[in-house]
Amino acid sequence: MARAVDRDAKRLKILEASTRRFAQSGFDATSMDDLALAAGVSKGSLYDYFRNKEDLFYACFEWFEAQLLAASMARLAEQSDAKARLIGFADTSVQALQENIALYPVMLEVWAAAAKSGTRERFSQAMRTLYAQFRAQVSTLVRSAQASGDLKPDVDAEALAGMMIGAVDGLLLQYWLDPSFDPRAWVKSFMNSLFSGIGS
Amino acid sequence: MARAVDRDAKRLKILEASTRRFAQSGFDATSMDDLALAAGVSKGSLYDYFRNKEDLFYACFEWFEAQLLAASMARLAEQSDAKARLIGFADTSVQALQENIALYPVMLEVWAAAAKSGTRERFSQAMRTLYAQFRAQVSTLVRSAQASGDLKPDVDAEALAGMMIGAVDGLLLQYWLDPSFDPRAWVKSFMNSLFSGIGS
Amino acid sequence: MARAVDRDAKRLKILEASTRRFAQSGFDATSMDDLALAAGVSKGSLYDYFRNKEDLFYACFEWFEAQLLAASMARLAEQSDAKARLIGFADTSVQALQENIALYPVMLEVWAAAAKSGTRERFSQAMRTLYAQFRAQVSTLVRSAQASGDLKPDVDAEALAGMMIGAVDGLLLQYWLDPSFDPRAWVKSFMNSLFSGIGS
Amino acid sequence: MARAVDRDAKRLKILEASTRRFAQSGFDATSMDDLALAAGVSKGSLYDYFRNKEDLFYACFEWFEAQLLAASMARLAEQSDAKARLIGFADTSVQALQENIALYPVMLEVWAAAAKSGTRERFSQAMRTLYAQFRAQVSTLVRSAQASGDLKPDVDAEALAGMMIGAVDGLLLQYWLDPSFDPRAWVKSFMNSLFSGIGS
DNA sequence: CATGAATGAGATTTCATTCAT
DNA sequence: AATGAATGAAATCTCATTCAT
Repeated sequence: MARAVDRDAKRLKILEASTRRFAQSGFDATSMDDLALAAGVSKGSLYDYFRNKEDLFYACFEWFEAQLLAASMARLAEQSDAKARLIGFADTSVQALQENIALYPVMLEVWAAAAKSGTRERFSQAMRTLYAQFRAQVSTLVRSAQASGDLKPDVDAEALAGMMIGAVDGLLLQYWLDPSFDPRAWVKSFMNSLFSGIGS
Repeated sequence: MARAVDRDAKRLKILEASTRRFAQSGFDATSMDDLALAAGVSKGSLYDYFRNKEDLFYACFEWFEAQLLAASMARLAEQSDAKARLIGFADTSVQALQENIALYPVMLEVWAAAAKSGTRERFSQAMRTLYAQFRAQVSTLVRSAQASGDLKPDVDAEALAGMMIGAVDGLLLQYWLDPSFDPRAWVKSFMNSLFSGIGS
Repeated sequence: MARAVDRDAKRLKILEASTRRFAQSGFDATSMDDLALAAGVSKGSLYDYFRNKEDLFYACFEWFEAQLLAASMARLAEQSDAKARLIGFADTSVQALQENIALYPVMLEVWAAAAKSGTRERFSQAMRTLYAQFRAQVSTLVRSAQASGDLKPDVDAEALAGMMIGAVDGLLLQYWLDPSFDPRAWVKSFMNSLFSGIGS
Repeated sequence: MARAVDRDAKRLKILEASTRRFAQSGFDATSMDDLALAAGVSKGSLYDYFRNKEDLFYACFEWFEAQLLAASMARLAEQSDAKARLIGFADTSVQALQENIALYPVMLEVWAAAAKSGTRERFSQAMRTLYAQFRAQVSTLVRSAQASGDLKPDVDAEALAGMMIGAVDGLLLQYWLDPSFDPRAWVKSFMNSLFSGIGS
């Protein structure tokens, strides 16, 4: 037997360190040397666990995304009434990202990667799928709330889902740029407005 | 005089071509050679008009942003009632970007640049200012509508402005990823919901 | 005892697989990983049987050469007249290599290794010895044929031996490059011409 | 206008230096740094003149080959009687290579490259063409000599051409390995034997 | 003014070899 | 005796920037 290693543990160590470094300096400005140093492994090991730099970055994204997703989705299933579940979803999404705000730039890098010619397909596909999943979850919730009479029947569920998710996304960007305001308060206030209407 | 006009025209030619190339391949994957070729000028000329690659990119962003801004803000000042002006703002913003969707990736690159350690200060500052301007415009509009009784007085104007702008931003990202849906329809539907409330 | 047999068998397994891989991709483009995989042993085992990559390659060459040599020399010793033995030597040399044409590139790699600064001494020495042996064998045969009156006495035995061996060598290279022609037919035709003269 | 350079002169400077280095250390053991240093240009310039290392090596081969070819072919056309022309061809080929023996290893490297998986197609094609050209020249000469009655009519012209070329090739390899003998003397002696026959 | 040849630091990636298990 | 994880030196190639012409 060769050196016995917990491959999963080592992989995770690389992933955590790399995500941190990618978030700090971006994909291109972070070298494999940086990553190896930050993870406390040799450059060669990086290639033992990930085929190349892009794959490593993609894995960082997947890892980070999985954590956020789990948190965001949790509340959707947990509460009973539709209003609470929708508000809970928005609030938890914001909260989850707020707690990991230092890693948020990874998402910005992923968006950029989805635009870059070399990496377009892979990353835009991943994002497309991610948003589609979110919209499906939220719009399903909206429709069932309409069925049970909790939400107005003439509301376009797809549009509402897309806009709600977009609002949370856009809010986080603003918060990341300027952490002086309280995004969860904004979400709560906004969701209440949305339910009762802002028109007098 | 004629010289100055020539310089401006050449600068604009560089700017347009560069914005297109940056949008196609991203900042790092676009070389100065690419840009010179695309603009039909020599590499040396690029440095005649812009101090370095980052400056050129920043100028592209400023140029693109100015175009969008002009379109987006236009309706805010239009003479009409608060509801129409708010909806008009959202709609025009979406429309402006939709018409220039090929250049949208430049915004994604700017967000990424705002996160990268080397370029953070400059780009995050620019974005921060941009969003603050938008929020100020919208929240002012909201408050005056509240004063005139068109909007409920207990709505948090800052939160509403931030969330509305975020929603438009987030929607565009989704649309860029998947151009199969109609973002302006979503915006209209959503804004109506927001005014009248979605709760039954 | 059994152990020793095992070791020899394993060594041979490594040698066969490595020769095949070296022939396919060349010395530099074949990694120790490739070789271990192809031989069905671990990378560590390779170093158990051979000091390093160069030693392993040299052993492959020796092994391959020994096989060819045995076949080529066989006929030289056969009981028959000088003409038949010379033709037989040329024919068998060609035949032996033709049967192992897939491994022929190993010889090309050896020639290249004999030129490279790092490996020059060892490989050029080996080739020098090999050709000297061949020439000695053939020229001895020529001289004895001259003594017995089968060959003209004024022929330079060394030159004839060198050229004959060179001709076979050069022919094989051409055949390897373009397997569409019949090298044994060429050899036979040529040897006959050589004996009876091509001048009218 | 940018720096005015004689591109052809610089290209040739790179070619000469590179051929020398490739001959000394082989393709793989010669780094682009080595080549730049030897040619007295920067590494970047190498890529200005040649797309990559393989292209540079191929160009070295072409350049070296062109020189040899010119010398070898010259005599084929120059002499009047067939015997003199055939002998002259063989002699000049040997002489040309003997004068450039320090660069001869480049040919060995090319043969190896023709076997290596990555570069096989390109280099084996080049060699195949080269040998086919040589054979065509020589066999044409042989056939015309047969027509004019200078050579026996029953000699297989193709086989004779292939073997003669092979003999020169193989001789040079032996000479390169062991420069203690006189290859031109061997060629002359051998060609005479070939014309008059070695059988008594 | 404009050009584009030249530079060389620095990027990603490979791989022979070692050695803990 | 056998394994294969780990290492890090060294390779090829790119590209922002400069500056002679």
